[in-house]
Order: sequence, then structure tokens, then C-alpha cells
Amino acid sequence: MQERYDPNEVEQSAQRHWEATGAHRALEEGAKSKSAALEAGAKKPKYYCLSMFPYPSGKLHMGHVRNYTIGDVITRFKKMQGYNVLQPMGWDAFGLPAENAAIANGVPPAKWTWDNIAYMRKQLQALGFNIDWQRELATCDPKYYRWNQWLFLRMLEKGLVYKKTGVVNWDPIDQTVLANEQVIDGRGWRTGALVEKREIPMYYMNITRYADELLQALDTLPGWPDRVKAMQANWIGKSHGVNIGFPYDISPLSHEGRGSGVRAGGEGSGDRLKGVLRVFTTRADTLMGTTFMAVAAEHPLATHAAKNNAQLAAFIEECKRGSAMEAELATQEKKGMPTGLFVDHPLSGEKLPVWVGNYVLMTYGEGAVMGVPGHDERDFAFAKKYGLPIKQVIEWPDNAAARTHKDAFDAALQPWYCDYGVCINSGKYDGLDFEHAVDAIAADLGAKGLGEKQITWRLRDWGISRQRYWGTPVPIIHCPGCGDVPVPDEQLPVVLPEDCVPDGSGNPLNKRAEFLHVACPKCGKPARRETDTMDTFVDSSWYYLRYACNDNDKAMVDERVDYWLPVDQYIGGIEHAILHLLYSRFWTKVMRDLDLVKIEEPFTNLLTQGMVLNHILLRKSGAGRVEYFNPSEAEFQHDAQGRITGAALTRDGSALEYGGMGTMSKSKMNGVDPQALIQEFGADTARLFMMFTSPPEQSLEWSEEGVQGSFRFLKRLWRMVYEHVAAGLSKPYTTGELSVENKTLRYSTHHTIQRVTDDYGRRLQFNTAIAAVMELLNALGKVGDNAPVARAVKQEALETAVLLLFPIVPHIGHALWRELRPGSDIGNERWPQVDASALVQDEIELMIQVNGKLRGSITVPKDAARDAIEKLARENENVKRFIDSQAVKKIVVVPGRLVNIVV
RNA sequence: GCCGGGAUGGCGGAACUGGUAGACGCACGGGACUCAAAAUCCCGCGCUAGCGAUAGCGUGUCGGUUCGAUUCCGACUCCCGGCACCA
Repeated sequence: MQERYDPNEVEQSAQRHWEATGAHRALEEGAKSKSAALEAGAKKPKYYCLSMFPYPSGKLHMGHVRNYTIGDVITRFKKMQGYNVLQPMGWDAFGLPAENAAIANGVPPAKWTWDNIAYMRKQLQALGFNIDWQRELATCDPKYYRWNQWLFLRMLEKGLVYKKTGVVNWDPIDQTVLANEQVIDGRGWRTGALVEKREIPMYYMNITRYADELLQALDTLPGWPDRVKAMQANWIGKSHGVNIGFPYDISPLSHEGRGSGVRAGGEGSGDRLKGVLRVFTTRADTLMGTTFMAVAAEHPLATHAAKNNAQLAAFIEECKRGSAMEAELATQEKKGMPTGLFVDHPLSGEKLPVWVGNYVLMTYGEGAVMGVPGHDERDFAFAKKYGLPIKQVIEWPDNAAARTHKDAFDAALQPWYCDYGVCINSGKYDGLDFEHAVDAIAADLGAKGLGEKQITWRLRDWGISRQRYWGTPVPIIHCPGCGDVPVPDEQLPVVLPEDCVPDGSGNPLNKRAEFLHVACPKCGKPARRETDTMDTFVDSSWYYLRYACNDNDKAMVDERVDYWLPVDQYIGGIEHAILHLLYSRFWTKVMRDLDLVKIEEPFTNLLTQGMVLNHILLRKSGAGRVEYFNPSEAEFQHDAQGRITGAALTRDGSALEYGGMGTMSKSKMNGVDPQALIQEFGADTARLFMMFTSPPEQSLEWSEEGVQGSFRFLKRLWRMVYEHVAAGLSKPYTTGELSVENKTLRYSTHHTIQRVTDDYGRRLQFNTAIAAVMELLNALGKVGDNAPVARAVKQEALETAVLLLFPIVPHIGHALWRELRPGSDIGNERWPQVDASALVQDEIELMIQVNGKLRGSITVPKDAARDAIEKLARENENVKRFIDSQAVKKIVVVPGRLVNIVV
């Protein structure tokens, strides 16, 4: 055995061995691997461990390394526990960055993407993951995306895909549609032109048809983090309320009332407009407090009123230009303008002015709200600003609990409140609580045909059309005679030409005659192919199914999907908590209803890993510009307590400002290249550092010293095995008399197995598992006894440490196991078992408290009686000082833990 | 604004079900080895007082429940993430 730990040699040798033995293949039969044969043919349970596939951006970043290491640790642990494990890998290969790269470098997105995939695959292989590479897939491969098209057509047949207009960001100079991220301060990122909103026809998937099921089924996912389920529930946004109609009969004569100074005009035109303005509200109990109506800028009534009112038209344009982002809507100043139109209150008949409000969303509910400034914060702000009346119609119920709450609220001096109470100033509804008031009001509205209870969803249908090149072509042909014709199945896939080079001005497919011009599948006459492509979330909505059968060119899925699915453990970033996971759940349910899969939900357990952070160093130059620097290029300065105060650029010593910790990103220049890390310390050190520095769900702070520490630990582990082996191998301990020292080490060994098994299997907390093994090795290093029995106990401890660490650092584990057990392969070893007899302790230590404060400890036999424990505790010298002459009121004994004497 | 998450030594973090706060590691200090350095090994390390035994204080702030609270409850402060065409 070599004395020095050489990660490079160890890792290459281990990887060659795994490659040669096919150690990472996943077979459906489950009984073909060597370790399974040891089980006398017993069929293994399957375990599907999946990490979210990467976008092939060029090279791996630390977030990938972390994500895939977590998955690999779980995979290898489960494998050792006797599961038939599948861990696949693939590429989320369509998307905007490839087009941006094409614009920048003139390289076709296809070439750029495939080159990136080749490089990143090498990087992943260098990390030693237990991945079955024969199942690899890339979503930009026609063999994959043809099934996007195929399922799209099935959904079209079922009415789950439909066409309607949608709003997009339009860059008038480049004549192209922009993603939100390409719009900066309302202008195109490349051209700087003011971006317009345009309505264009798009395809939508009817996810709202599944809204209720997607919401209900969250309760069937105990293995998902609560916060992810909360985010999804919130996103789906089911709310119970009442749809209320406010009738109007608009003629020029009705333009009276409030002196707004704005006239809707149209006098003499004589058109009367009759109808009903519909709103959705969850607070129908406040209907009698309505003092105005507010509609969205896109609302038909607003459009109508603006026809002859230039000022209003201008305001509407301003609103439309504004952001549709909820965060901005919620915090921006409430602005409005009266339309000059009035509607009738459905119950009181009172005339209510209709305003256009910038805080009303056309896309939610009916695009209009009833303004109840007495009991809604936004309405209140709006009414205050424009001098609209505020009417209180809810009073706190007459009970003490509510009154306290009310008083607290009044103390904040807010003249409105929106909590639930009983109706006042509401005529016949006075005295009714929320539920009864809503029922009564809904019934009365129903009798007049002006309202009914309704359930509204925040979730909207999923618009999948993208006016881009690098994506799955939508399999539709537009025929002047036959309309939109689906591409027949036998003509699939509609292959994307791979040699296009987008230049940023429009979709290059529109310039491809051979792609564009086709014969109509129905009538055979010249027709035009759809050039929109699909949202890349389509690609990622079902890739986890395809891993099971990526070689099937006859069907989207087959019976192997029934074997492997659902995914037992899914691992990925929290940033996908809503969209990707919701769309995947939706597709699973659609495929279930098409009899393609048998599962209800795709992912049984979900782990959302935290971000990888690093120091941010910056320098502000004159004109408000900020320049960022990579921490590896600087020396840090610390204060007396060791806190970072600043840094200096290594190359010229110039001062840099410290900007704290932030997510590794290109823009902040604080990324660390995993490749450099692997080259210097090896994959095992990288993996160990990632797993040791923080638990998977929390963010991870990069630290050069931390990496050094992980490397040092592996060197130490290597040396301990080396020294043990150099002194002659031993058989691991099985039976025989043990000294106290050896018994204690053996206790540590088995206690560590217990802790680590729980950390890997139940808690998914690897940092504490590693800490536990470190403790074991610390304990081992302290044993000086070298008699044969002691060496056997040490052999057992070392073997255990290597086995327990193997899922995290497989290469060194592979090498050390060969030394400890010449001729055997750790890849065939089972997870170590706890020997219960080793965990039996003769004596235990109990802490003694007096009035809850620690005052001493006693050591007692493990089965000591309560009386004896109390007696010993009271006799402790230090304890006596605190009891003094006071009477003991009570003694609490927590078995195995402590004694608390209360005086 | 809404929703979600978080706050523990100089730092990353541990304490799983209300029971020894600070495991493990990093940084730092001291020592051994060395001509010297690196590497490695050993010891110390929450704050304050004390030579020490030990004591007081201490888990963002304020209050509550309890024999006992980092953990449970109430109010608050600050930080981070998400909020519909990036993936």
C-alpha cells in the first residue's frame, strides 16, 4: 500500500474498475449483479433516485456538483442497503442561452449545445457518480422531442390543448418577441427600443382542468417539504367567493354625479350600452360597503370609455405599459382615473362610479373589483387618494377575544380593517357573521340573476408557444383551406433544422423555406408550417419517465416505466418549487388519463437543496459603476475578532470592498470552477466538502480552508489505514473478552453505524454523518493497545468507517477497502449492521440540576433504582451547596439523562 | 404588498421527541518534530471574574407556559428566497 494519498491515481483506478465491471448499470431484472447473487436470488426492491437534469450551459458549476453529489450519496447508500437502484442523467438542452450564444459567437445552437454536453458529461464522469450512462437523453434530440409532439397531438385531440391569443413583449426594432428577462426597464436588451405588448395566437395547455386535483393531491405527498406544497397551493390559488353582477345602462344622460371633470364624451351619439359588470369577490359580506368600482386597463368597459376620452386612453396605455408582476403591482402607488361611467349596486340600486385602476389585474377573476375602502387595504389607499367615500359595514362580534384584537388594531390608528366580523350599516344583513352574510347576499343576488357563489383559481392555463428557434417545433400546419391541421403521427418528428444561427431578429425558422413550406396533410395544397416552438418546461415535464425506456423508438413509454416509477427520491433546486414540479405533476396526470402510465404522482420524496454561496468583492468606480472580483484573486483583511473587513487585489494590492456572501454567479464574478477543485484535490475532496459544510437543504458557503480541511481528513483516513495495514492485517472483531478501552471503541463503532444509518436514510443530513465518523476515528486514534484483540476491534472500526463513508467518497473507499480486505470489492459490500450487544453500557452518566441549573453529574449502573439515583444526586458535594438547608420540593428524574432537584 | 424560509462562539454548523447549548470542522493561540519552512502530531479555545475548584451571563428582541425552553405559545426586529416567457 502506498503511504501517500494520491487522489488522482486513486480516482482514475476506481473509475476504470467501475467502467470495466459495469458497476453503475441499472437493470430491470434486479438480480443480475454480483451482490444480488449473494442474496440467493432474492428479488431486490427498486429505488429510483433522480437529480434534476442540467441545462448544458458549458461547464458544471458548484450547484450541479452539490446536487449530483447528494443524489449519488443516496444512490450508493440505497444500493448498499440492497436496493436495485437507478440513477440516470440527461440534458435539458433546449432554451434561450443557446440562442444568445449563437447571437454572440455565430455558432449554431445545436453545435454549441452538443459540444457543451460532451464536455459536461466528462466532468460528471470525473466526479465518480453511480450513473447509468446508457440511459442518457438530451431533450434537443429528435428521438426525445418527437414524443413532446406526439403527446401534444393526443392532448389536442382530448381538448387539453387549445389556441387563443396571449400577450407577449414585442421588440419593434428586432421584430422579435422577448422573454421577461430580456426586457430591462421596459426596453429590449439588445436594441434599447421601448417594448410593446402584443397579442398573438398561442397554444395553451389546459392545466386548470386539473387544478383541483393538483391541489388535493398535495396531501398525498408527505415526502415533500411543506414549504414547496405551500408554494404550489398558493400558486393554484383556489378561492371561494361570489360572482356579482353590477348592471349598467349607459347613455350620455347618465354622465352625472361626481364632479370628476372627466366626461366620457360621445354626447349625441345616442348609443346606449346595456350590460352587467361582473366582479369576483371573496368578501361578499362587504358588498353593502361598496362605494366605487375599479376595472383593469384591458377591461372592455375601460376600452369603451376611452373611445372618446383621450386622457383616459393615455392613462390606460400607461397602465398597460406597466409591469404585470405581482410584486410591483402590490407595492406601486395606486393610481386610477374615472371612466365617467356608472353602474348600479345590485342590491341597493345606488349609482357607483367606475374607475380604471392600475392595481386591478385583467388576468384574475373578472378583471374588475368592487371597491370597499372600509375593509380592503388597496381600496382604502385608492379611496383616500381620490376622495371617494369610505363606509364601514363590518363590526367586531361582541365577544371578548375579538374585542381585544380590535383594540389592538385601533391602537395602530388604521381607519379600516379587513378581518372577519359581523355586518353593520348593511340593512337586512346587519348582525350576520361572514358565513351567514355571504349566504344571504348570494341568495338575494341569485334571485335577481345578479350573482352566484363561485370558485376562482389563480392558476392560469399554461401557454406553451414560444416565438423562438431552439425548442420543440409545434406539430401544426396552417392551411389556407383547412385551417390549423395537426401533423399526422407518421410524419413525426417534425425535425428542427440544426444549422440555423439566430441573429436576434425574429425566429430563423421563418426564413427556412424547406422547413416552412409543406403540403397540407388534409388537402395536399401548399401550406405553412407553424414556426413557434414549445416552452422548455414541456421537455422537463416528463424526462424522468423516458430514462426508463430511452431506447424505445416505437413508444413514448413502456412497461419499464411501470417498474421504475414513481421516482423515489427527487433532488433539485428550490427555484423549481412551483413551475417545473407543477407541470410535471400535470403531465403525469394527463398521461395517466391517456392510459400511458399507472402512477398518480411522479415524485414520492423531494429534497430541495440550497444555493452555493461565495464572498462578493467589489469596487465602485466613479459613475456609479460596480466592478466585481473573484475572491481567489484577492487577499482578505480581518479585524481583531477575525471578521472580514475588506480585501486587497493580489496582483496590485488595491483595496476592494467586501459585499458579504451571495449566490455564485457570473454577474458577481464569484464562481469557483469545479474542474480546478477536482484537479487540485480530487473528486472525493470536492464531494466531502459539499456534504460536510452544511445540510443539503441549507445554503452552502464556499471556503478554501474548508476544502483544505476536507482534504486533510481524507489524508488522515488514508494514513490511519496505512499504518494499521503496515502493522499486519487483522480479522475484524467478532467475539472475545474486551478491556474497558476496547469495549468503549466497539461501542463507538456501533453507535456510529446507528447514527450514520439514520442520517443517511431518514434525516438526509450528511454533515452530521461525516462528523460522526470523524468522532469514531478520533476515538480510534486514542486507543494505544496493540494486542491482537485490540487490533481486531480497530480493524472493525476502520472497516466500518470506510463503509460508512463510501457513499460520499467512493474512490478512496474503493482503494482502502482493497487494502483492508485484499481481493474484495467494496462495491459488493452490504451496509454494516449494528451489533446490539455492543451498545449495552454497564454504567451511565446522569447530569444533576438544582432548579434547572447544572450543578454536577453522577455515574450509576445502567439499571440503578430511582431511590438510589436520588440519594446519590443529593449527596453530590456541589449539589449540596445549592440545596443548602432548603427543603427539597420535588425531584424530577429523566431516565438515562438527568436529575433535577427543585428547592 | 403577499407567501415561504432563516437568525446559535471569530466562522460553517450540531443539539432528532422540552432534558449536559456549542458535537464535528475551519480560523486562531501554545507546544513537539525540523538548520528552517511546509506537511504532520499534541494541547487550548463562548463571554466575564478567579491561580484554581467554581460562579455569573449567554441561542436576534420583548413577554409567557414549564421543575427545566435554541426547542412550545404571543408580539416584534432584521436578513434571504419566490411571486407567470431565464433555466
